[in-house]
Amino acid sequence: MPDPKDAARRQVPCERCPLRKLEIFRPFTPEELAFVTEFKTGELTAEAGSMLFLEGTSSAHLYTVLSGWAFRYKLLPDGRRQILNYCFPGDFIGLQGSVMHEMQHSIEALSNMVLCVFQREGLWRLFETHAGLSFDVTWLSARSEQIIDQQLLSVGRRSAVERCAHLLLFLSRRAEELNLMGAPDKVRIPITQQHIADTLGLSLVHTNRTLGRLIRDRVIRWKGQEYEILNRRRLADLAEEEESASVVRPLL
Amino acid sequence: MPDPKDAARRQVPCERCPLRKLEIFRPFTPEELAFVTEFKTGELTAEAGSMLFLEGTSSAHLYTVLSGWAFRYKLLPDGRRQILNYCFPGDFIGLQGSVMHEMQHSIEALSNMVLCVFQREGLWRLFETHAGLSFDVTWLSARSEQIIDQQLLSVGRRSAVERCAHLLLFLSRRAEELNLMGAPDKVRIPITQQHIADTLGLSLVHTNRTLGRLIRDRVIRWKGQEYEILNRRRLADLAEEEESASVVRPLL
DNA sequence: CGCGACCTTGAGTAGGCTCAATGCCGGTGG
DNA sequence: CCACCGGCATTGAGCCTACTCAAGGTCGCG
Repeated sequence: MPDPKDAARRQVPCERCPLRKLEIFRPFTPEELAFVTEFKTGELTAEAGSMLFLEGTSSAHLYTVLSGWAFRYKLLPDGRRQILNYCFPGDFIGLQGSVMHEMQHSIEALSNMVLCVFQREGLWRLFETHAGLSFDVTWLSARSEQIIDQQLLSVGRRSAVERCAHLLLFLSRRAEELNLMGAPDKVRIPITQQHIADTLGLSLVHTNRTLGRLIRDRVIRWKGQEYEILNRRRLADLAEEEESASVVRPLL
Repeated sequence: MPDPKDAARRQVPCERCPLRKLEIFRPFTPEELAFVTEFKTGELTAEAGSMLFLEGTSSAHLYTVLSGWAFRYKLLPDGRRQILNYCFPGDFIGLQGSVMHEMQHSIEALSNMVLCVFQREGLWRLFETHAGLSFDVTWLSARSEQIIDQQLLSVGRRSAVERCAHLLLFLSRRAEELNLMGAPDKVRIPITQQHIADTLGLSLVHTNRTLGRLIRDRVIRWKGQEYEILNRRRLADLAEEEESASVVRPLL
């Protein structure tokens, strides 16, 4: 007979996690799955706009995004904001806080979210007992660094159009991997042009004009918090980049 | 009687590694030290200007910098370059290549260097047998991500002067931790203004003018490949940042 | 002495910024 | 039902930061 307390604590059992069915995530052994299930201590629902982590604080938790979106950012003392990355379902967040003393960045929910909760101390047991999963954690960390490397290249060396094109492609690729596309090439992500501006190191006005040009040229369409890629080829040309293939990854 | 072959293969035994004496590195247990000694399979000397890693290739090796400097960068198809980070003694490099299929960035030596060589496969045994060291590897990866986060903030949201100030402080702080300062506040690193420009996402000319202003205002001095901080306080103000303390870290 | 690597400076331009106003739309309260 | 408001997108105007092109200058080295 299922304990209702337990049901409240763990609505989605790991073995039946809907994310795990996606091709993009590597299969886990039953043993690994059992450990992760044990490692997970509950779920957290967060409202759009709420803070998951705050720069300068330290958190007792680690999360895996089950559903919804968030973004990771840093602020300058005078309020200028730089968005570092976006968090999609399957992303493992908060590692920095568990490994260092304090978070050096904040994370804010873009939409309502559900997250799997892990205890910071549990991470140590993971390392002691599961070499494979430890390697996965390292893998995820390296992967996330790779993504910021790309961002830095973009912000440092690409023009405004190139940056926009690159970001739109990047987001659509990530959404695609997770089957989050509304229709083919239609990406629904609750971000505003202000988010794009703060991601690309541009002003809001200039971002708007740059996107405006892409819209007039029928490369993309933009409505509200959703955009659609009309001419992916052209967008890729503008981005000055070679498409990189999706990589199968672990899911904790 | 020492085997000369062995001596050639391993000039600096890990127990007597000069870096390990520095306060900045956490003490290792004799057991850990033994493993690392075993893990290390040789040394590599590299000439200034030579490539340690090349984007798009995969390497069988991992390195720890013993002496000298390098920088990690990415190129756009048309040749624009973005420097992502600098590698100092004690830095563990090449993890991305070992963990992913291919390197997504290149690394070039700034000076003559000596590096400890580890085998890529050895990393797996490290994870299987040494939870503490595995955690260290993850720690280093998270740390390195933190540093790029800062860079991205800088390049995306700071003005040219702020960026210069921030970078100069960052480099001097790192040099200081490692006792690499020539004299107090005198930093000797073999980088050109072109490197600084490519790090900060600025043009060479504008970098030169911005540094020129700092020099005229007697905030720094610049000669050849060496600069000196004359007014650290002012530089910190310009950088719009709170000084962050050095953190003790592992050394593999 | 000449060459290459790097730093410096001038002049003109442009990409991106700020300030400011307007438009649009959905939600809310009278 | 309508007026109002807040959040977001859009547009215009003028400015300035940072870029490009182009010449020199300096220094160390063969």
